[in-house]
Amino acid sequence: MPELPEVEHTRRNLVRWMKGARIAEVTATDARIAKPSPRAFVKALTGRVVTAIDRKGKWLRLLLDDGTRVFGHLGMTGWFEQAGPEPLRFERVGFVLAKKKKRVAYVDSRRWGRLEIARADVAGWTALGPDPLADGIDRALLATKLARRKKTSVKEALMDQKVLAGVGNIQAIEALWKAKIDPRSRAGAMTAKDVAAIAEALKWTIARTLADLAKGDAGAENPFVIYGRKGTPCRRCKTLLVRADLGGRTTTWCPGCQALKR
DNA sequence: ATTATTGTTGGTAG
DNA sequence: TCTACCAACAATAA
Repeated sequence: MPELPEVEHTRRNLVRWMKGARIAEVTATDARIAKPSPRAFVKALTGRVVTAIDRKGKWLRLLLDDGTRVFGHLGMTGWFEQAGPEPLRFERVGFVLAKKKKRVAYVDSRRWGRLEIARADVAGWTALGPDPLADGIDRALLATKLARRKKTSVKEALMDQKVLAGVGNIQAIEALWKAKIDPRSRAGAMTAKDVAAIAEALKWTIARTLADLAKGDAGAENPFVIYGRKGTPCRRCKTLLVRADLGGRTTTWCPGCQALKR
């Protein structure tokens, strides 16, 4: 369940569960997930100490005491959780840690995520644009990147990981509502004022989602203002929210108070 | 049975 | 090199 806030939440959990710990045992059998191969993955991690856990956008990076790096992406349905001795449903990778009672399990029903070992940063990591949480949002740079997009919508542009790392479907939807901009607006039509509003809105939705995750009431109802609320009244102007496909992704917005700019 | 799903990647074309 | 578009990947939940 991962966009930037969920991945950051995951990172904070992993810091508590794994940082400084020695990996006593690794289980991995799924070649789609453990790269370059489950066997190489197990061999590289067994006996190592996790020295740092970083995040950029939706990617995680674990540093080990021998210089090995483990890059993790949760795909659409991946997450980490603590587990007892029995494998969890859809568990794909498991870590037994020395001096720790609980294992750490990577669970992923759809298997779109992956965990990959490397000796240096991989392309998926280095190609990312700035991270809104860690790096802040440079408005001039964001304006330049949006201006380059002559045809695509502002929402699709925001979801481009080279523009800003970590913004996904939900965060883009929530931010554009907050910024009062119709998601179908052309990226190239954004004014400096629009860009400033988007930057503020992204900070707002990321902080808000992160705070919800920290409360830890998983399984609670939809915590978002706009996402998944088609047909309900806009919290701001009471117009009923609408939904449509944009670049193949479900998009919800308020036709009453989000201005369309062409 | 049908529909929808919080994401990336690789191909093609321009 | 960069943008734009599309299909593919896979398995669940409503």
